[in-house]
Amino acid sequence: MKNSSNKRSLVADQWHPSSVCCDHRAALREIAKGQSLVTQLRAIVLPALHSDERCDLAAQMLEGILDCSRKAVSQLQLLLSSPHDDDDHHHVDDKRRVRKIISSSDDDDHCSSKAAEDHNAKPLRQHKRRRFGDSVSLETPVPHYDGHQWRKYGQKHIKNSKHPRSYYRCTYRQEEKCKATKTVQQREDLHHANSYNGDHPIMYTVVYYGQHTCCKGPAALADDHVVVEASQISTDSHCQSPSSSSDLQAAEVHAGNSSQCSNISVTCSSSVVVEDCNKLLDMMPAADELTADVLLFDMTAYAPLDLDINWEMDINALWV
DNA sequence: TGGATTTGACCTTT
DNA sequence: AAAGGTCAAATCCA
Repeated sequence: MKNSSNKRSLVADQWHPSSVCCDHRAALREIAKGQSLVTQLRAIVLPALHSDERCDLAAQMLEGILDCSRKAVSQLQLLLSSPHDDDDHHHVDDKRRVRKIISSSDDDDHCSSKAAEDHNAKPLRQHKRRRFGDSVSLETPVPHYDGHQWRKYGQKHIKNSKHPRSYYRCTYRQEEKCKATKTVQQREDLHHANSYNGDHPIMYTVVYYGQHTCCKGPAALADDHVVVEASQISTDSHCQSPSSSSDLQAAEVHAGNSSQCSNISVTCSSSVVVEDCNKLLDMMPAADELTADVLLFDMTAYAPLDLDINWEMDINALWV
């Protein structure tokens, strides 16, 4: 408690002399987490409801909750926006901000002037180093449980790291020009992770870059049909085995088995459409297995929704 | 057969 | 030059 209060005062000093401002940001973060939880809940509950009427009602209620929180966020952002707007991005490195402006302008052009000069060049590749300023970093045992569909496009071994880093982009990158990406890497040390009386779940560091601009987010999925991955039931004949050759996802299966949680991932890169709601319920862990820690992990497994806020944890949680 | 994943090469940044 | 991010051909799989 003492540490947290010290940290809070430090942050207040950095951002704004007013601690009230800082509290608003904390409130924004909490609301964003709440939105994530509701989105998660919706993805689980809606397919379990057979009745269309109940399903519609539940969908409306959940959407109402999300709407309320969105309005709350708007109000808080109004309070935060005035005289010190330029302080909002203080934690983003200035050089990176400049690059962001430059690179974002040619994101859609696909061709830099350098490439234009090279008439014999192969089709230009876009290789841009990521910007931490745009990122949200989370630690979770369920790295794919974030309500969006991702397609893996690369994997790299990272220096001084046992586990490779996997690169994902939004499945709807092309059709909807959604530029959201994320990286997933298994953590090596669990000493800082929460534990269940010493039984450590495998933790992953997930870093989200950019925001989803596609219309196939959690809401759309819940309204349409819910896509669910059940990593623990990968042997089920109805289910597509989650990428047998991916050590990352194999590790995820392991995580699901070892931690009594994370049995269900929604809208993962390897997914299966659940047509039988009872089956989905069978896949779910018993309620009494959901410990507080599990809830905490699942909560933080979500990227924030489309909130135009800067998460303080971006910088603090970045793990190199 | 088409979509998803793997993986080595290529490119950018530091 | 090394490290990290992305591309795209090869491969896998339902």
